[in-house]
Amino acid sequence: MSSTPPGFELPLRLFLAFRVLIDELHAELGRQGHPDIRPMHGFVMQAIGPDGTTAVDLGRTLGVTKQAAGKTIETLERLGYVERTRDPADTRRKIVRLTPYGRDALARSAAIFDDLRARWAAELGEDRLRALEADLRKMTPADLWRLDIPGWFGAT
Amino acid sequence: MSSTPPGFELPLRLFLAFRVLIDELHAELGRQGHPDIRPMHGFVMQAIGPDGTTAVDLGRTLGVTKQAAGKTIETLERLGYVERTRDPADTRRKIVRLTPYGRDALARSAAIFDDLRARWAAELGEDRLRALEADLRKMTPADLWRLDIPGWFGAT
DNA sequence: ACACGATAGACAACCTGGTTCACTATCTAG
DNA sequence: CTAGATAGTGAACCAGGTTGTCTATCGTGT
Repeated sequence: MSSTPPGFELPLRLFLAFRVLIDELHAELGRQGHPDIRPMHGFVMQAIGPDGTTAVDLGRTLGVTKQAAGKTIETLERLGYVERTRDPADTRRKIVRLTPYGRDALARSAAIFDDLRARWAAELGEDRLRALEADLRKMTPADLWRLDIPGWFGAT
Repeated sequence: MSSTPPGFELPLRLFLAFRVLIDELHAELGRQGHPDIRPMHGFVMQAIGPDGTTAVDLGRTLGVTKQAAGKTIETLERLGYVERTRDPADTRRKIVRLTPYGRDALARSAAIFDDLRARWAAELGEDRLRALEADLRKMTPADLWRLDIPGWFGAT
């Protein structure tokens, strides 16, 4: 009976939901000793991973140029989240690794995200939430990391 | 039996789903004579609405400063999507209105979004999609337009 | 009637995060 | 051992956001 919602509501709600989660994450991260971290940084650190990476590689992972990746790394380095060391096996390369502070931020982010998911589960019911996740998984690419988050909005 | 997914998957999937929809929208818009439109522009035009608005008001709606709104309007004006006219009743104000070209873009966007939603419904089932929309509605603020999309990623 | 506060718009300087182009240093294969 | 590919960096530029300042106009209270 009820008419179908206008198509434009869906993307908006998806974005709003994303935003709500990210905003709550960062509010909580701020309280837990990471006030300077920005939404992007968490994704970038997640993309760097436990073993480290290089600027070129990070750029490839995130879908941005190596220069953009380099700038972001610089910012993260200034904030103390990552450190760069020369690769002894190839002195052109600089390995970017998370510092303990960076790993702390990542661990806290994971915990907070789990907590937020639990709150959603409490609100919607675990089964509904699982259905939601399953549906989203069905409609999105498998590769979680090709977010192209940095700058995708200005994409040509 | 199956363990709960890690909390960080949810926001990522939400964002990815949003991105998928927006990317498909713009691919299709490009094919339909609007190659220069950017993701943000659609939201801004939607926010301008059929009756027009002013820079200050648009800024309020979108949650950005009037200067930022002004810049965006300028871009949209340059692209031919909006036009500005002095308000005869208050010569300080400039009314921003969609041009026929802008209205065309908006109408096409709405149609494409409806089509995309229909594709999701075909894939997931109308009832599952409705449940998804209902759940998202429950977890997001009522005000659809306070997206703060422009620049929220760089938010302090 | 008019002065004063509030409002609309515009301009400048600056920030972030992206882009392209150009360059150096180093590695690797023929 | 040279030629080409690759890693990192720097510079110039762009979009879109911010704050601060300025002018023009409106509207209200005395």
